[in-house]
Amino acid sequence: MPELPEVETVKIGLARLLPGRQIAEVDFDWPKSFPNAPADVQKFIIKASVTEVKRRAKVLLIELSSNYSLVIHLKMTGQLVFKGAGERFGAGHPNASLVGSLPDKSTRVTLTFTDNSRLFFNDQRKFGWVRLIPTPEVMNLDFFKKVGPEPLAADFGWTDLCERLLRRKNTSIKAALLDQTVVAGVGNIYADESLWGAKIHPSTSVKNLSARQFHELYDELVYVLRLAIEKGGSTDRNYVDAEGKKGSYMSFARVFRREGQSCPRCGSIIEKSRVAGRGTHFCPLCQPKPPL
DNA sequence: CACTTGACCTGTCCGC
DNA sequence: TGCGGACAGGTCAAGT
Repeated sequence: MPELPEVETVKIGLARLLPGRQIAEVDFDWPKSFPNAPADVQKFIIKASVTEVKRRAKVLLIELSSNYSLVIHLKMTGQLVFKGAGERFGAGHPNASLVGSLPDKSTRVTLTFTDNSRLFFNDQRKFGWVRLIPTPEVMNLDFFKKVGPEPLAADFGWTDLCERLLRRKNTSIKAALLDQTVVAGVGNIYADESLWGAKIHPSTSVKNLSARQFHELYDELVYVLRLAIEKGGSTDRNYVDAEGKKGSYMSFARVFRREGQSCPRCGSIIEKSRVAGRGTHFCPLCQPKPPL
């Protein structure tokens, strides 16, 4: 479930914790989680130091002094959790919330630094990965060549969102928002939340939206993404930040996972259906179903 | 080309 | 209580 706000929260944590640390050792137990040649790992990771941590779309970039980067996608259940030397996240620790003692059975990759601190890549469902790529070539990866602009960038306005969504004019607005080539970083949670804010039914065809609706959708999308970053992201079940802490946006969510509860705007009962192959939450009164 | 569906995985939850 | 199956959802490959 990590979407833009969750990955941004992890990035903020790692950017504070990692730069300057030198890697001593790498371990992994699932090759698909770490699809890199052993010789490259030996040459470009071991003894390299972290220089910078960045995010683009839902992808984390850990830049190394070797001029290589660790490119990390958390997909649905990935976590990146840092532990200082000797630090534990077991019961009683102030950060104990979801993460217990590490490594655990979901730990796929472990970076051990020369000061004995560690970075754990945990991934229950094994969809995520950590790839080693030469830093100058990272943005040449197919994903980065196709991915859309950052929605929170200063130069990204509502007309830009409108123009890009209209490239998918024959599909539903929900499918278009989830399309990473339209705009980067939006997933199921913030798609549903922003559509509720803009009072647009998720299955509305993009071509039937008015300029006013595009403008409201832009405002709501930016609002929920910023609020979620401020709240440390959404923890539904798995997500934690770089220190193992949960995010609190879910307690602010207005439709996501609130089916059967009342709409905070009009009191109607929130419904859940399937749009664009995803569980989709909406208010039947505030977000009226579009004509077929 | 535009768009939709299935595969990748494991843990949880629901009904029988 | 145990067990099978549906479900969770980011992305890419394959299908319509």
